[in-house]
Amino acid sequence: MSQAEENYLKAIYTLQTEFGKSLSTNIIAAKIDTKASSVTDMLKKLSLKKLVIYKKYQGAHLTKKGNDLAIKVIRKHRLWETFLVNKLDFNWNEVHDIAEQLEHIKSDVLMAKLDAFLGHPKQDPHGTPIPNREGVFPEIENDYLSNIPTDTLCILVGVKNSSDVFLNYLNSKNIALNSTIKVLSVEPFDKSMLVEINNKQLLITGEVAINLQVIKQ
Amino acid sequence: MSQAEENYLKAIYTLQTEFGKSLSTNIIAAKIDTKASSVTDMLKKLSLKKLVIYKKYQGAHLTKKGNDLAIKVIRKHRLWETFLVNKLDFNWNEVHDIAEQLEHIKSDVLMAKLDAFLGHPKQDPHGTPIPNREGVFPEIENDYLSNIPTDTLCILVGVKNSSDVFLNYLNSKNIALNSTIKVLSVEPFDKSMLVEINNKQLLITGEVAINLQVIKQ
DNA sequence: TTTTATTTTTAGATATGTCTAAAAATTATT
DNA sequence: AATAATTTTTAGACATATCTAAAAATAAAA
Ligand SMILES: [Mn+2]
Ligand SMILES: [Mn+2]
Ligand SMILES: [Mn+2]
Ligand SMILES: [Mn+2]
Repeated sequence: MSQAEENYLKAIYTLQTEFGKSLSTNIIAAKIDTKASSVTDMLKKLSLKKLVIYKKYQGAHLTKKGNDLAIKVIRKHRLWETFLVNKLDFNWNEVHDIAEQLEHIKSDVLMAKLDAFLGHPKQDPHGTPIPNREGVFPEIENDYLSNIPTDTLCILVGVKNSSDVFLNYLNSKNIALNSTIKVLSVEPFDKSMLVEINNKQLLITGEVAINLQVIKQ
Repeated sequence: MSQAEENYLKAIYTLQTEFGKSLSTNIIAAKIDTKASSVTDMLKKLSLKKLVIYKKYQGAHLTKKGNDLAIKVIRKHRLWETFLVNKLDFNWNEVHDIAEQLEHIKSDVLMAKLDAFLGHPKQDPHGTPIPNREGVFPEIENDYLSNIPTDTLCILVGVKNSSDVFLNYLNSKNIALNSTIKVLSVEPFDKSMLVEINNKQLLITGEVAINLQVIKQ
């Protein structure tokens, strides 16, 4: 498995959970930031290796084997991100690109030992679930701040959106993992919220609230 | 810098310290386990990038720039090996191949943080010196067991030879880093030694003794 | 249901890194 | 100094992964 092949499998996996079964070359190309013709070439190769089902002009989707491999790469990516934040003191918005490289290191023993070293984490630094060695994702209650009633104390355990622009917004407001959040009031008109974070009041939009994953205290 | 280029620079660096200035394509090919014709191609490319001085039929050697880059890759390799042994509980004979991959991860911040996390180690798990961020190798006293007088307690801090076959020999005799060693007697004829390691007597050849790096207690 | 627009695939090119076999240069031997 | 042996380079090929531009297929519009 080359790095390029692994990146394709990961992209197809992610797009499948978003758009369902069959993916067009254009959608994959957009995700990987390449050209549709390159995607066609790669889909032929992955098809020969029985990692995707691909028929001309009909799009592609992962086989069981391709799915398993994609999940394995995703597991590696998230374990490395966890290592970078929890052990090396990186900020949560600095780790994605490095993990994008580290996810391609080939050694099952390494990942087993890293997993143990990290204490078998169930979520990466963005709160996203980490599949176990068998490829099974842990069940994580998805409680979002937008659903929390007023005056309930809760703790930030993840973000639905882990884009750089959103993480930077959170950083600028000193909102971090494990921040304590209390909803003070909700504006019915647009679902914007007045919340208390780190003993300071802050107004956030509904769009922000639906992207903050929390657990009640 | 591609992985292939980095591996070439590292190989040329190591060979230079062993054989001096100018290296033949054959010697490099043997080190990297490739063909001389491939080496010729790569030397041309590295020469264009001003990383090596290369003249047809005259061999090659590193420029300052090439030397610095080689040392940087070596630093990464040894820091990762240290991480694998000290943090992930790998055995010292299991880490080389994984480090061979990890050394190509591109991120200066990552290496700075890993270095700090490991406590700025001066030696890798085989006792080999780790250059600092400026590429300077720490001075390490090279006392070998072969030079230690009888009845002197010392501690194993490194091996001159870190090949798999030697490390496996040491493992089989329960000789590990930080083992306490006392020379009981030396046979003048062949420099073989009777030593006490971990409260057990053991006969080792002179060849073994000159490969064990120790400090007196 | 034709025509038009869009998507997808093919054809051909480029870049990297490797190989084999033949040619050229260097080194060693008579 | 000429010949032989060895080393090194070149020529040409292959595999991977990407691109542009043209052709083919599909989807949308008239
Ligand atoms: Mn990520
Ligand atoms: Mn990647
Ligand atoms: Mn090593
Ligand atoms: Mn390497």
